[in-house]
Amino acid sequence: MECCFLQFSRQTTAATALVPKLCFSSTAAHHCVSLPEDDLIQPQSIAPSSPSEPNPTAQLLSDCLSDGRHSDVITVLRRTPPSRYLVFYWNNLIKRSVSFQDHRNVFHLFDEMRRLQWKPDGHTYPYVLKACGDLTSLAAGMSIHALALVSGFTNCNVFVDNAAIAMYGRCGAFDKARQLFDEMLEGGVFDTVSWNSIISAYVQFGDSRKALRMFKEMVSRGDIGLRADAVSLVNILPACASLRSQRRGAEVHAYSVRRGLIDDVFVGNAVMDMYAKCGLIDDAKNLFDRMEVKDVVSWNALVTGYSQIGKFDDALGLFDRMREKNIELNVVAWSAVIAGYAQRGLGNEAIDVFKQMIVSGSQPNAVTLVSVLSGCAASGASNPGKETHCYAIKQVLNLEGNDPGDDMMVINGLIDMYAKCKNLKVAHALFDSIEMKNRSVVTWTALIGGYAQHGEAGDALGLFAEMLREGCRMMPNGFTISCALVACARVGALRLGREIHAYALRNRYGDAMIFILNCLIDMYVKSGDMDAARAVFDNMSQKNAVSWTSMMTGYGMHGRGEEAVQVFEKMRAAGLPIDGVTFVVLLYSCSHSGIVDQGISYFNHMKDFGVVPAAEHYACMVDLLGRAGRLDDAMRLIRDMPMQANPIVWVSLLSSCRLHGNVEIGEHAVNKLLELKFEVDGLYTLLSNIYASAKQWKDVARIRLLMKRAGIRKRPGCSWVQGRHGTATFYVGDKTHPMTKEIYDLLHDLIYRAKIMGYVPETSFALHDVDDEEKGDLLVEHSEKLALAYGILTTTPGMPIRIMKNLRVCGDCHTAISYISRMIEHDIILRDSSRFHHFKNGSCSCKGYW
DNA sequence: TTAGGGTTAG
Repeated sequence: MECCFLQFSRQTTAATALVPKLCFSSTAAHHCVSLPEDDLIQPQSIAPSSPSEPNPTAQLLSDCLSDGRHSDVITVLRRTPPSRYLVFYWNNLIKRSVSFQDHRNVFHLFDEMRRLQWKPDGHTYPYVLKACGDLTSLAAGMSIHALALVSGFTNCNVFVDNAAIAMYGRCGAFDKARQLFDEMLEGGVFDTVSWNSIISAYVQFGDSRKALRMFKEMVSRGDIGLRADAVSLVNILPACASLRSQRRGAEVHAYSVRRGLIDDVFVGNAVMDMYAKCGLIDDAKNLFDRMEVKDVVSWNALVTGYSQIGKFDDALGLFDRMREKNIELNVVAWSAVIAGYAQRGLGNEAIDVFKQMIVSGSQPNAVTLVSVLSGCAASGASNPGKETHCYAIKQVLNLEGNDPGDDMMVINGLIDMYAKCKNLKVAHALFDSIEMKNRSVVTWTALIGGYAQHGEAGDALGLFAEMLREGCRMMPNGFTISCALVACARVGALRLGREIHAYALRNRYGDAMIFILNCLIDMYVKSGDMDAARAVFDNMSQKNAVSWTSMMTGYGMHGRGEEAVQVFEKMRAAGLPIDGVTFVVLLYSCSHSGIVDQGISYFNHMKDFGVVPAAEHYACMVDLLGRAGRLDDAMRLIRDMPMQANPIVWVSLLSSCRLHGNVEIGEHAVNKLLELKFEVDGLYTLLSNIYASAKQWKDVARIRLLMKRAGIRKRPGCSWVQGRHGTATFYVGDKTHPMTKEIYDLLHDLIYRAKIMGYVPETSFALHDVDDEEKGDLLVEHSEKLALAYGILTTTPGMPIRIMKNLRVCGDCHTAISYISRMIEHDIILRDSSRFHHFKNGSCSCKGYW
């Protein structure tokens, strides 16, 4: 199997349960527990066992410690009878393991001292609790805290209680943290660290407002000797940043100046970061310039700040200055620059910087890889993506001590990269290799989004349904809903789209709602329900340029060009940003409704909006002129293009040639496409259509032979329709449906009646060099006609029949369906690969522009 | 106690 080497056998490192048997992994250290400094004082000086005679064991242990002979310390302790004066040495070893993030050893030592009947003291518990917090193991933390309580360390030992608050905060047991804090306040035994711990818990919990209220209360309690310290400020500043509250952030800055804490490089960095995140990059830069002591974090914070507000050139300039000044370029600086490129879709540049980073000897980590992968995904760079995957397996993933969350992010980045590079097989294999419980909403969404964009939309919707079946364990978020709607839009799954619409309204998605509503407009537009699209648009409390452009696309696709132009004019009047995409949609709308002169005028005035016409705008214009039969003007425009005409331009010209039966220009376009080595699906079919329209049967045969020799097969036409019993799909001449007999009988009857009304089969579309009567029969079997007959048989009278086709609708089918629309009580809404056709009472909304 | 990262729309 192609992707065997990608099958991961992942061992989850979860902190499972109770002390003493734990399965460990380390996490980055973020804690605000302060540990008793006096633990460093030799025990003899606290309470010598016998002040006049030095304790020889203590002396031995002290010597071992100062010589760094830690294993000897353990050996001695094991042979020494428990003594409360010598617990210091156990604590020292435990403290050392905590600082090295060696949690396994922390618990091992703690268990061992207890097994040997030593009594942990008020210094032991804070360290062990900190280890539990680092592990975010609530079960372990609660056991240790319970042990501390039964051993008498409660509400009387501020160190133990502070450590327990921090531990509960880090483990997400927020209520427990708060309860303990309140008990400390009631008992009057607390200090600055207690407040810092609970505030930090609020910040970690994401409740910035409560954190700020607590901080305010803390600084107002100077009467009881309470004062905020540097740690308090560094804790609270990210909360200001996350609320984007410049005012509160500036207040904290002012407080830090008043208290003389701003010269602390940690505080300075945090203030700078706050300003950058609040969008006040100049204030951040001013502070940076004034800071007498800067460290690598200061530089990195500014590089990141510039990168994230779009001033990426400034970020790069600063990065170069770091290089010149020989400031350590650590993994954060490199990753920030790589992410900056990736976010701008500059994947190759991101990959280059990643290579430089490796050469420089700086060790990439999970964050770096996620950034590089995002760059590879953005530019569809599949080979560098695979190389990064190999690098990840060899150097980053599944290492001892890795945060499993970080590893998962890399895997999610890999899934996204493979999906965006259209390699859905590998993306899915990676997805399958992750245990269900380890898949996050991002994992699901990355794959669903991949299928929705580059794979089978049906697979995307199948996965979405599977995710919903997972129940409350796996709730889709705004991203997931958007991806599912993209998939619905692709296949015109109106019924499911409506259900997702209802689902989105039932579940509040907050800020993501504008995204979802825009996707809904697009879904309704592409499923042929313009009224529903308009209703969503009208009811939006907030609209952005995408909402307006989506409506415009809708009107354009449905042949309502005048309304599309009106939307554009309203957008313009409302001062919404008009960009290249807006113009593509506007010109497309004009083209599909035959609004030629106004379209040309808009094209000529694009520069007034600050938009430089790109190749895709020229393609729209070629389409517009070509559809209107002005093929020579289209050719002139291509000749005068300031850039090389890309394949889309030539395909537009070719389509117009088919419409107007122009063999000469059509051949020219095909030659240009072949020169560009462009493998357009249906290129030869289009050319043979042109020959067929001109009745040049020899050329038709020549092309057919050419296709046969080259092994090119015409993509089969396929139509689908949502009947009462679900979606039915039909191919040309399809006789597999259980209702085949009824479908063909009805179709023959309709064609017979249409002929009486004046319908003459347009046999050139049959593309077979057979006599006309036989061709007429072949036309009957086209997939769109079969889908229509099925639609009539299974749709309630009066209800519209919605048909989708993967290719452009055939000209004969278009005529036949127009006639049929006079005989039946349904509106017929047909979506082909190019636009919508609304058939009613014998005419079509496209007015011949298709 | 500070800096970096993954999934969505025209």
